[in-house]
Amino acid sequence: MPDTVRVRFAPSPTGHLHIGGARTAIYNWAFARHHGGSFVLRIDDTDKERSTEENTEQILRSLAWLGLDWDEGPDIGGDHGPYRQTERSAIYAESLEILKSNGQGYPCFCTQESLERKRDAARAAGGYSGYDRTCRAIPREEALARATAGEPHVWRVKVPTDRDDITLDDVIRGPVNFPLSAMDDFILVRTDGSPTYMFASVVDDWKMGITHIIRGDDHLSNTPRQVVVFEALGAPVPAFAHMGLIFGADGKRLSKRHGATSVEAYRDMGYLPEALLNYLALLGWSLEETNVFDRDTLIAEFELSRVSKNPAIWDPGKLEWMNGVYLRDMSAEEFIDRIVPLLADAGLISPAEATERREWLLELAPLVAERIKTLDELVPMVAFLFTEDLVIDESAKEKVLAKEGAGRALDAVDSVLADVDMVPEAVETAMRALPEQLGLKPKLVFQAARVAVTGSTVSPPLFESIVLLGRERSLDRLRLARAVSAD
RNA sequence: GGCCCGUUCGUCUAGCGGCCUAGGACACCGCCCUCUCAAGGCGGAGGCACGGGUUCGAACCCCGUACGGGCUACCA
Repeated sequence: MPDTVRVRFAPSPTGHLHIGGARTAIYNWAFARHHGGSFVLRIDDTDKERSTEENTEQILRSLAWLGLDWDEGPDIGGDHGPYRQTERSAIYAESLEILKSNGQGYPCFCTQESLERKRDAARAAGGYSGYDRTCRAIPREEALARATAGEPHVWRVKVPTDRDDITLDDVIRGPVNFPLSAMDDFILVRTDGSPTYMFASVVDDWKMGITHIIRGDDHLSNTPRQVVVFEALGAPVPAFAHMGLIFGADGKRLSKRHGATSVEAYRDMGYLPEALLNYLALLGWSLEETNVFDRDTLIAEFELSRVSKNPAIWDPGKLEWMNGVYLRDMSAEEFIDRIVPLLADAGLISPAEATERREWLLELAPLVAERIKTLDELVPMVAFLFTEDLVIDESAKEKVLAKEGAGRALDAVDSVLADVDMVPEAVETAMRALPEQLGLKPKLVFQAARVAVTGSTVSPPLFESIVLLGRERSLDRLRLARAVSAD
């Protein structure tokens, strides 16, 4: 592989960064980094109606959040700019000039209405194989003269007639053959002078020196058309690599019906960028030994030959598991840095307090990191440690505090906590002696204490929780719970 | 309709003619651990879409069929 690899990711800013697009970006990025090449970001904003600047910015933010970086792009510039298609009109115009002078393009004066009529008639008759090339027959001088005179026209490409097919050697799929008989002289430039995607995209890839086009399968059928344009322009044809798409559980293209589809949405749901990146990378690419790998490994090991051709189905469950893996593997320090903003947003602790109580948070971190799969679950799980007026879950009251013996258990825990050393080991030792003394089941004693102290039957480990809460508050809670418990 | 692509456990995949009585991961089920919930450990169930070839031998190669997907726009 040459060390001059240049790849690009060219999203349309018509919405948020879709997870499918994100994966395409990741593969391009990983490929570029693996080969020491350049990763170029280009904004395909030719759909003026739906493209917005906010979307562009959001997409850039999402890519950066995922940990991707680019060597050239709309925000940082580069030697092949501009990086927004709407700013490249002059370049498309120049390219059209090439086609005019080398005769590979020709103006077509057919009206949309007449084209539609012909198409409908042909379809009704059984087979439509595209534009019938009426205007290709117009003598060149006449055609150019009419165009210059201002007669409305589009520009079409002359699909080669001296050859039967185009074979493309897809890096992922191998050789794919397309008969040229099925290809018509498609439009490159619209009546209003704007380039179609088929033209703009090829011109950009050429002018930006793109060596490998890595993208979704949905572009495979269009690739021979692009090859025709590259050749018409006299431009080198880049290598193509088409990967399978990502679908929803029903096998249909991923859409809103399948739940969250944007990178942003997953960020907001408490997913870590490294987990999303890892999971996305795994959707269509694999490493033999492991499912979990970091950025550097992805870069070091990424190969297009290991990208699969089949479509993949988006599995939120596996993503969740992956997120849990990352959460658990994180150092306590890092975990705290990630959660403090969330705790602050929830009004549980201020950043200043967090700094002050760093030691305390360090003890808390491993307890919860192991129990949550997404950052979203954090606040509900630890809220009891921060609130002044704990509300005990109703069903917990019924299931635990209403049980016979619960009250006695709480009294006993109360007296134990009154003067035990406030370290988990001591609290545990003291409390473990209780069930036997009271003649109660351990479960009842511990659950009663848990409900009293945390307000719920589910919580971080009890002894640690008590220590984190502190003696006074624990005792207060035991007494409040005692008031609503059975004997 | 035409052209193109795809098809290994429910899901992501390993496999690139003998190492496969098909391996791993998620999910699922059971057991263990256990103060709850997790995490963890152990075990289980579960798949080469179908039919023909080629070959001493096929998940791997070829051809059909079925199913899924894509393209076929003055969309991208």
